[in-house]
Amino acid sequence: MSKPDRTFYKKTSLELAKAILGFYLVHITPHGRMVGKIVETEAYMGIHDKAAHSYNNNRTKRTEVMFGPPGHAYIYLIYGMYHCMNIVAAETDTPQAVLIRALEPVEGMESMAQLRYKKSLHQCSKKEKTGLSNGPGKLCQAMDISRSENGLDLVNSKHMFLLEDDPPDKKDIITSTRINIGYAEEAIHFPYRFYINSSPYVSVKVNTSK
DNA sequence: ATACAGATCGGT
DNA sequence: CCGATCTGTATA
Repeated sequence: MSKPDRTFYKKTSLELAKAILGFYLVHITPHGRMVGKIVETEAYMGIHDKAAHSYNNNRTKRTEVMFGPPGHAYIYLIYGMYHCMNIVAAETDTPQAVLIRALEPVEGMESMAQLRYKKSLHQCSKKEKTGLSNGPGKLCQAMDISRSENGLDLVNSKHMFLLEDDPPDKKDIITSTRINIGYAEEAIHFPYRFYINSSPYVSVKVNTSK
């Protein structure tokens, strides 16, 4: 398995969001090496997307990374207590990003359990195990990702990067609207969320009945 | 200087 | 459904 290079990230956030499904996110920390498979993403399409932090070319200290080159991490604090991790897409001055919404734990689950619940994995209920990383705030807590990693270059960093893997079966990928963007008017309805349907680690699944 | 809302989560 | 909790951002 190999690390994607810079050109891999130089695509629209919509394309990148689909392309990284099934890839691995690796973070090497003092707690050990932790790896999760990316099973859910959302695209934030930049200056015309009312759900995006960079909507209307909103360039501030917080959103600055998105205006830079692709392949860097955009990490912000939400609701005063959780972090969300994004990967910057597209080219410089095109502020698009992909939010990582859920991971399937692959390696370092013992450390993840400690960071999430302050207890060891074998004392976790089944629900707690799937709850390790099935949401954007949860996965940052489990993988020890915070604003100290903001701006980090996933192409060159030895500590945090992606590893590419075979794409999932196309039939297994569901497209839906994004979560918790009720303020975004028409953008509420944009089909910018993607997930691997067979994964039990997806945060919210679409109601397929009815 | 102040006000206010938020790309979430966990418990009722 | 509701509250936690605090920063980033806008407004004045």
